[in-house]
Amino acid sequence: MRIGELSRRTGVHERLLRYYEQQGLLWPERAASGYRSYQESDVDTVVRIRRLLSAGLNTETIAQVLPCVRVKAGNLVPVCPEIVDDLRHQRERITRAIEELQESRDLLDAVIDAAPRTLSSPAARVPA
Amino acid sequence: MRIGELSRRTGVHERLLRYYEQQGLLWPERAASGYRSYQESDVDTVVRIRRLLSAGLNTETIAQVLPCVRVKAGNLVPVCPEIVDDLRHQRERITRAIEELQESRDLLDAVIDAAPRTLSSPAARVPA
DNA sequence: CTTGACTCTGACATGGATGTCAGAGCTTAG
DNA sequence: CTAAGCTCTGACATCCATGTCAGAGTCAAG
Repeated sequence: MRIGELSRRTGVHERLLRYYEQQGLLWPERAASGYRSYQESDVDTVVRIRRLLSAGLNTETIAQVLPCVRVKAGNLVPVCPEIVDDLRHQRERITRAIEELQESRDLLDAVIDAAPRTLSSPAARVPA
Repeated sequence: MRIGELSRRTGVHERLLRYYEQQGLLWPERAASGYRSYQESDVDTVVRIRRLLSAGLNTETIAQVLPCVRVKAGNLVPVCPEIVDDLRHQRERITRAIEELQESRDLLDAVIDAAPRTLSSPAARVPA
């Protein structure tokens, strides 16, 4: 597929798809015309890129990580063991942030529960 | 305490402490001189801010989340019912942030697991 | 009081991700 | 073939978190 379709299907601006390519995150084929030609699997890849970016990883890190992710989707493993420690570190960062947010949410729940229940929507709040 | 000490104790550049204040993340008292005067609890707050930032949240999101955390430091909460709906929205925001981070973490896990286990610290990663 | 350390505000700079536009070259329906 | 719509590259602009500096005021030890 061409860049327009990939953009539409992922909701990611074409500009960014080109940028990700420039950063080594995507390597679409090129038609004779010069047009980029993406695989079906790139839709997924782009979603992953966005997810990692929003978790605070930068494109350089993602570039190191992505081949591994790819591989998993496929099955063979050229792997990048030298960055695994780094990834574990990143994972911890994320975990700590999650815990932080969960604590905040619990606190918030306490406050909400302490309020007179008679008001507002009786909105079903599942006990987390 | 004044800004220098807070900076030293948190390892966060003074410039950033002022920036966080400007973004509504901190609201230190002011001495007659104009000097900022921070609470002991701000040390903790700053650590939290840094944690959330490094997980990819922006200052605006953190500003929405942080007041809930404050509540804990204070401990009592005079909740006026008209803000309860607001709190529920905050809760939803937090939940969404948590979910996104969890997805990102899952993705990292997939990558980490795909690497040969023989290397790096055998670090006990609990299955979430 | 003086001096050195600290703080204030405001401005300018940077790096990374992202937005936007211009001018030129493809593609494809009609 | 032609027009409308895509796509290409490259440049410039913006936002956000950060760094850095300058000039002026404050504090505290001697």
